[in-house]
Amino acid sequence: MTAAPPTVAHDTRDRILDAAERLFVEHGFDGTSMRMITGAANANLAAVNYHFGSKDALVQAVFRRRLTALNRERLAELDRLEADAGGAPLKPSRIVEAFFGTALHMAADTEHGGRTFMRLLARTYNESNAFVRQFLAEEYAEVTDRFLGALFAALPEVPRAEILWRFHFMTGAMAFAISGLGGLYELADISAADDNPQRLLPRLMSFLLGGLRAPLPDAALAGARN
Amino acid sequence: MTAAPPTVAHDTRDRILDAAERLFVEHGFDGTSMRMITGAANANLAAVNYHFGSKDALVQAVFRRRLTALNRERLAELDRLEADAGGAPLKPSRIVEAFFGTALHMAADTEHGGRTFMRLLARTYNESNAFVRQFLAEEYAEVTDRFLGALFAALPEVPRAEILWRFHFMTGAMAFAISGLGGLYELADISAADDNPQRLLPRLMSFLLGGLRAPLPDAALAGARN
DNA sequence: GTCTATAGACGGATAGAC
DNA sequence: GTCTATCCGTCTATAGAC
Repeated sequence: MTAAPPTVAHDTRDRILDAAERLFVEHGFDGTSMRMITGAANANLAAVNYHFGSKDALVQAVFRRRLTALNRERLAELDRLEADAGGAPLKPSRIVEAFFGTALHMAADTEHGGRTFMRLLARTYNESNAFVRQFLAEEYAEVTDRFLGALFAALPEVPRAEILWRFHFMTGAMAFAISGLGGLYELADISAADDNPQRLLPRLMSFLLGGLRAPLPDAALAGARN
Repeated sequence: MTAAPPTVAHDTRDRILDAAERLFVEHGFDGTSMRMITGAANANLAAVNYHFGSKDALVQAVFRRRLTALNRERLAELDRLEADAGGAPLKPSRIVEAFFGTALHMAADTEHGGRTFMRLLARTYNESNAFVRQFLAEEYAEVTDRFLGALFAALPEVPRAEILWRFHFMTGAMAFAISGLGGLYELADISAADDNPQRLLPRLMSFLLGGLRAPLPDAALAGARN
């Protein structure tokens, strides 16, 4: 089901990263042994420690390889939006597209392993493994800061707590969008699946914007402080 | 951070279930050993195998203990809605409330461990551990079938594929709602958190309904077949 | 039902030859 | 850089005394 990268990397280091990425999606971090990884990568057991130092360091390397680029792209998109606007507040829909669109764009790339990685990322969002959480929080700090700030500025009349929660809800919807429909619907009588990845982005985007623009709950209006 | 049930269960079996539930949330299934569980439960290492047979069976018991009741409540709510409507199509908002409201209601219960369990469930949604997935798919089969059917009937003009995806997106938003704001926002400069659990349900509900009612993406209208 | 002790498999990591 | 061999810790599960 999970497609491996079509071209096998020549470099041992890259083969290990590819294999680890794929196996982590399927079995989680703790469920994937170094023997499984090196076996799938056609590498020696000792190669992981030689190239990365430890299993934990390998996990970090798997994330860093793609996450840094993704977040840089997100920030670049936001920079471009802000430059085009020239000081005026941005359209919320553009902000949402810049954040979630880039992620889904990477998730649509089955050729270079982007899809596998984004499934791993979606899975990891919910895991609370101590050091992975810490690591992701650091990798995301600037991005969440910038994007939340942009949303606060774009929606000055909406309480910040509401924006924060809706951003969180949107992230959850995106995570499930990337994970795909498999799993809980397997046994349900569903023939209308249609998991064409081309359609996923517009599907998700209209849902997210509908949620973001929804009327505020009464309590939020009553208790608004900022 | 994670509150233990205030009253310690007398029964060894229940103490094991409580401890396992809590530790699974924090460390995942593979990251939680039977020694950790029995240690936290003040029980002997051999007690898990005596009472449940195996670790896998314990995992299933943890889910079954609460999930069966949750899904029964969901189906009862849907039955009630359908009885009240007397054959007429239901309001989508009522269907959404019956499914997601019950879950959040259980998640708000910090007294009897409901909150801990729902966090575990939210975390597990994204995990693809083979036998847990299979088990959950079976537990959910009837519920997803009934609720999706109700939504299809309530929104006959919307392509079924769109409804299915939006239900999936809503589930993702709910999972993140239950997981809370911790994690990725820890390092962001956020003082506007406000994680009052009383406000979570209306917050999530207006977001979900906004997403469900959002205009359909163009591709869905063009390619609509049912 | 509860306990100790242990079997037997597997985990990550490393030393040292090539 | 790659490999074999191995250390040592932890895992689940179970046998058998109480």
